Amino acid sequence: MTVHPFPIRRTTYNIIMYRTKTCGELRLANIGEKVTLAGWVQSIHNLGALTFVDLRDRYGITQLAFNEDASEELRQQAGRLGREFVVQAKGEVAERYSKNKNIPTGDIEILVTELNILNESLTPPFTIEEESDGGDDLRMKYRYLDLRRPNVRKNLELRHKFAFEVRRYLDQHGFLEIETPVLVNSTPEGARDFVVPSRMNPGQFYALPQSPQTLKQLLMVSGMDRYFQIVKCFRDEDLRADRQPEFTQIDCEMSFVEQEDILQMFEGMSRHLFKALKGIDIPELPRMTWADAMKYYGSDKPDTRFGMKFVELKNNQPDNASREIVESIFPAGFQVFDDAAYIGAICCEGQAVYSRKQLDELTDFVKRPQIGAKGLVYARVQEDGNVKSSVDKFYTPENLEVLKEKMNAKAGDLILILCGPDAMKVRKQLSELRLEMGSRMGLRPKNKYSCLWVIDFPMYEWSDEEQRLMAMHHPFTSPKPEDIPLLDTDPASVRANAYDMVVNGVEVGGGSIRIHDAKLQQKIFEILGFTPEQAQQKFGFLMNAFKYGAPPHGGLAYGLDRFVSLFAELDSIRDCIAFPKNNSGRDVMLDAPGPIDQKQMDELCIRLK
RNA sequence: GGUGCGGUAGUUCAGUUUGGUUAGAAUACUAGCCUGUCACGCUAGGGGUCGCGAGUUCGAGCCUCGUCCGCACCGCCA
Repeated sequence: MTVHPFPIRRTTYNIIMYRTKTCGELRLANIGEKVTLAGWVQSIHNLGALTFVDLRDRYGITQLAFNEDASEELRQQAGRLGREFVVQAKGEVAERYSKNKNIPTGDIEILVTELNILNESLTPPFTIEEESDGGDDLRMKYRYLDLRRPNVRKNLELRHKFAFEVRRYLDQHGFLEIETPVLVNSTPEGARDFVVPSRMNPGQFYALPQSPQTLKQLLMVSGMDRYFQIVKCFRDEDLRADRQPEFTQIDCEMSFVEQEDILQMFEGMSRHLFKALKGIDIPELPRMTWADAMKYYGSDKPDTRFGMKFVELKNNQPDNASREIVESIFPAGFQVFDDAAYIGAICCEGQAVYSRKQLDELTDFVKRPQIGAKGLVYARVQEDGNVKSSVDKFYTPENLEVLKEKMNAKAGDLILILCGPDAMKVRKQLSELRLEMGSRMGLRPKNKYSCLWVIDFPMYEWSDEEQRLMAMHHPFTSPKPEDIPLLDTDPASVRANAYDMVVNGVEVGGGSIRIHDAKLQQKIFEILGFTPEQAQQKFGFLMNAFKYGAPPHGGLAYGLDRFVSLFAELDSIRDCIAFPKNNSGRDVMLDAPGPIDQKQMDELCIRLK
C-alpha cells in the first residue's frame, strides 16, 4: 500500500507555513531547494563540530545537518535538542557525503539555516522505533507515543484504507450507509450487555448494541433494500487477543435475496479487498458444510492453509457432523481403542523423524488441561515402509498396514491418533493438535491466505448451563426450508441458512437469511423457550413490523478488527485499534472505567451495594 | 469463575534452584571529548519502596500466606 505524500501547498487559509515539505518526500531531485520541515526529533548524533538530527513525521525521517557552515548560535540550538522535541527547520536540500541506504530520504539532508523549537518533550519512557524496547502495558499507557511508531501507524493507515475500500465497493453495489442508535435496549440471548442508566427514566437502562441486528432488519422492512454500516458494537464478556469489549463490525443487510446472492455479493467484496489492499487475486471461495468442517477439521473455522484432514478410524455415535457409523479399523485387543466411541487421526507428512522425546512432549501438549486429551497414540512409517507405533504390542504388522493405507501415509510420515468417548470433544482436541503440527511444520505463514465459506450451520446447540437449546447464530436466523418439518420432531438436527466466512482459521464474518414471517419467528422463539409474552416483550417491535410486509432478507457482518489484523499480519487485534482495552477491559491510558461523583449517582438514582 | 506464566534502575532483563558482604548487565539519561554519523565511538557520572501487605528467620529480591497489576488460555463470547 502506498501513502500519498501530503500535498502541502500555500492556501489563503494557511497563512502560517509551518512546513513546505514532509519528512518523507525529499530526494536527490530536490537538491538545492529551500525547504521548511517540521516534526519530532527522532535522534541526535553529535560528533563535536558536526551534528545530525533525524526529524520524523507521519511520512518518514529526514536528516538535518549542522555542519561547519552553521553559525555558532545554530549549533548551540541544536545542542539543546532532546528526543521528541517538536521543531521546525529551514534550510537547503543537499546531497549527503555518506548515504543511508536504509531510508528513502537517505541520499539527502537539510543544511539547516534556521531552527525553531516549537515544543520541548520529556524523555519518552520507551524508544519510538520500529522495534520498541517498551512492554505492552507501558506502550498502552502512553499509546499516543506508541502511535508515533511507524509500524503501529501503518496498521491504522491500513485500517483506514480497508474501511475506505469497503465503502467504495458497497457504494458501487447500491448499499446505503445508515446509522443506527447506540442507546438501545437490553436483549436476551447472546452476550452480556453494557448498560447505561437513564436519568430521565429513573430505574431504567439503555443497553449498548451487541450488533445492530434487529435495527437493520427493520430497515429492510422500511424498504432500504441494501444497507451497510461500519459500526461499533459492544459485548461485556471476557477479553482475548482477538476480542475487545468494543469492536467494529461491517454490518450489512439485503432484501429480496437468497443465500446464494449474499455469498456472491460478499465474496466479491472480499475479493475486492484482497486485490485493492494486498494485490492478491484470491480464488473462488470453496464452500464447506458445517458438518464437513467438524468431521474433517474438528472446527467450524478450519484453517485451510494446509491439509492434514482428519480420518475417522472409528465412530459408533452418528452425530450432526458424521451421520454414519464407522467400524473400527482395529481388531479388539487394545482397551483404550476398544472402549472409545471415536478414534480420529491425522497424517503429518515427513514427520516420522520426531524423536521419542518430541513425541512425549506432543503427548504432554494434548494432555494440557485446556486441551484435555487422555493420551496420544502415534505411528511412524519408516523408510522401509514398515510401521512402528506406540501400540505395536497390541496389533499385528498387518493391522498397522491397514492403518497406513487408511491414512494414505507414505514412508517418512507420522500418524497421530486421538480417541475418546465423545466424538465432538476428541475432534476439538485433534483440531488443536492439527493446528499445532501445522505451525511446527511451517504450514501457516501469515502472508498466505486461504478463504472459504462454512455453510449449513445447525440452528441450535444444546446449552448444558441453561439446559435448553440455544440459537447457534441468533434467533432471527431462518431454518433451511427442507429442514422445517424437523422443527417439531428433531430440532437439534435442523440446519440454518447461516454462513461464516473463514480466513486462515479466523471467523472474519458471518450471517444468515432471516426469518421474515411472524408466525415462523414465533415458533422459533417457542423452541428457544420464550413464552409468547416474553417474545412479545423483548421482540414485539420486530414481530409487529413483520406484520406490515417484511421482504425476504438476509445479510452478514464482518469483524473489521479481525479482518484488518489478518491483512496486517498481526497477532492481536489490539495492534490495529488506536486506543484498545487491556485484558481486563481497562483503558490504562484513560484509567477507565472509574468511579463517578455521588452527584451523578444521585441524579441517576443509583446506589452501590 | 478457573488455570498457567510474569512483576527487580526511565526501559528490557539477569539474579530466586541452594536465604548471607555494597542487587548487576544492556540500553536510555547527564557531563566531557570527537568533522560524516545514521545501533556513531571514547571517558566519567547519576539512577533501585526488588508490585504491595503480613509471616517464617539472627538475616528475605530469594521461602510461606494474602493481595493488586499484566499477559496467554479455559469457561464465556446468540
